[in-house]
Amino acid sequence: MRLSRYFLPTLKETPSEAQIASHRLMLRAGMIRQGAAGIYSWLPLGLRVLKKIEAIVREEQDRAGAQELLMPTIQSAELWVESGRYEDYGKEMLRIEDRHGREMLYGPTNEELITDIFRKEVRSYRDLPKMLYHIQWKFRDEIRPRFGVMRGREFLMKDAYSFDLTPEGAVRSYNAMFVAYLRTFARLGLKAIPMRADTGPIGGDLSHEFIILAETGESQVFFHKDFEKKDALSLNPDFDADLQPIVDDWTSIYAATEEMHDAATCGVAEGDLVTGRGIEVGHIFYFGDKYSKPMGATVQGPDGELVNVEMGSYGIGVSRLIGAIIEAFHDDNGIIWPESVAPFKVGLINLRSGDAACDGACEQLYKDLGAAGVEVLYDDRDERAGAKFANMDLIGLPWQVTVGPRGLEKGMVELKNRATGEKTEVALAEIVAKLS
RNA sequence: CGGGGAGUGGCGCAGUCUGGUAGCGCAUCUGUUUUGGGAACAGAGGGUCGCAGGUUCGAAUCCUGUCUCCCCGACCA
Repeated sequence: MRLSRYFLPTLKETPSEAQIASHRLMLRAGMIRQGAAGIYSWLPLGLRVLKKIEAIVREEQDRAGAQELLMPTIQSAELWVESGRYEDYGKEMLRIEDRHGREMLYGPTNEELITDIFRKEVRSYRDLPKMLYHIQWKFRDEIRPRFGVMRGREFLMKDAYSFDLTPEGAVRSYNAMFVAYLRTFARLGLKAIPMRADTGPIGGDLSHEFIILAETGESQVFFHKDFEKKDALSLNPDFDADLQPIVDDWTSIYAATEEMHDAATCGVAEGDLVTGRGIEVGHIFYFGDKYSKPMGATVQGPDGELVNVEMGSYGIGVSRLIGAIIEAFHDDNGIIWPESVAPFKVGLINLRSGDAACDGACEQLYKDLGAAGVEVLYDDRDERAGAKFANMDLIGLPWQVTVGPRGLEKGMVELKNRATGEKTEVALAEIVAKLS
């Protein structure tokens, strides 16, 4: 992409409403613009990151055996009356009336709808287990939206739902999602800590929150320092095998959110206990027949009896993750994207647009990198060097290739690592190979 | 929902107390000179001051109502 043609409205100054780093940087880097309180438009750069995260989430869901479908944003109130949550959910649910006076709502979650789909189609235990998910916009009318996309009212969420015949089977599904989440967050460059959590209005017996550490996090968290050594990226689980050992390995180390933590009973020595603030990026629940029972989602078991299916639900805040990643990876100059979610891998800076040698070298590099499958944002604008450097640091692409007259005389370009700040001289002829 | 703050060119803000018909920086456009960490000079365009009503010869400024946004707290898959 050529920056001269790209819709990338970056800001030198911080809009006054943005308080925390991720919100400020997302506005300044031209990723989002606010439409109303807690509601945002995603501009091209922001959307690219959102899509990258979505793709990783999708890959790991598929790998864990879940199947993607897509449910609508607008739902009928009837199902929610049936489950008993139409009244319970309160004002956080955006209620809508259509032209015929039917009660509708903008879905805050999808347990009811997926249960309805399931009960209409599945009759036999032979069809179980089933794990279905979608990645769809949700709306929750938060009392006080804040922190940009971290606590928006409209947000993109991956929500998965499992259906099993028995509690044991449900735990297997739960474990599969648990491990899939470990991998997902690790691939996003994040250290996520699973913590036993309160099940809240979803209800149920078993629940973990996945929390990444950041100073601006909304919840206080406590965990054993051994978590700092855990590495989920190296997990290569066989999802057909028993995953309980992996889950046990990760849950045997103490970690809890504020509501669940009790210093007296946690059993962690004071010197080993780490306290911090965290951002919840995922939450998984096993809740048995909480929805299948009132909604009559049954299958016929081996003995011919009708059984309410055992269910679980599993959420990842896809749009929130962008904010969380920026909270974890930024400095005074801007964002520092992990390579897996960077909107482009390389920023190509032409220090002297209009200079024949610089233009020629850049055009060739741009073409060659593109041919090598490397995503490049080429700053071909007629701007001064400082402006280009500052802008590139702000949007945080992992690699910057600087082409200027001085280096070109020697056949060299400069390669900068955004994360470390390290700059190296690389021969023009070698740069494509180095970045591919 | 309780408490607090703010709405003035695209962005950041001053002007409001002490009414007299809108200003600064950045950004934008044109030209010239520049060019390795957010250039300089010259010129130009762009707002009727959130909205509605009122007071007044005259309202960004005073009064009433209303909408929106932000912050703290409570709330929160």
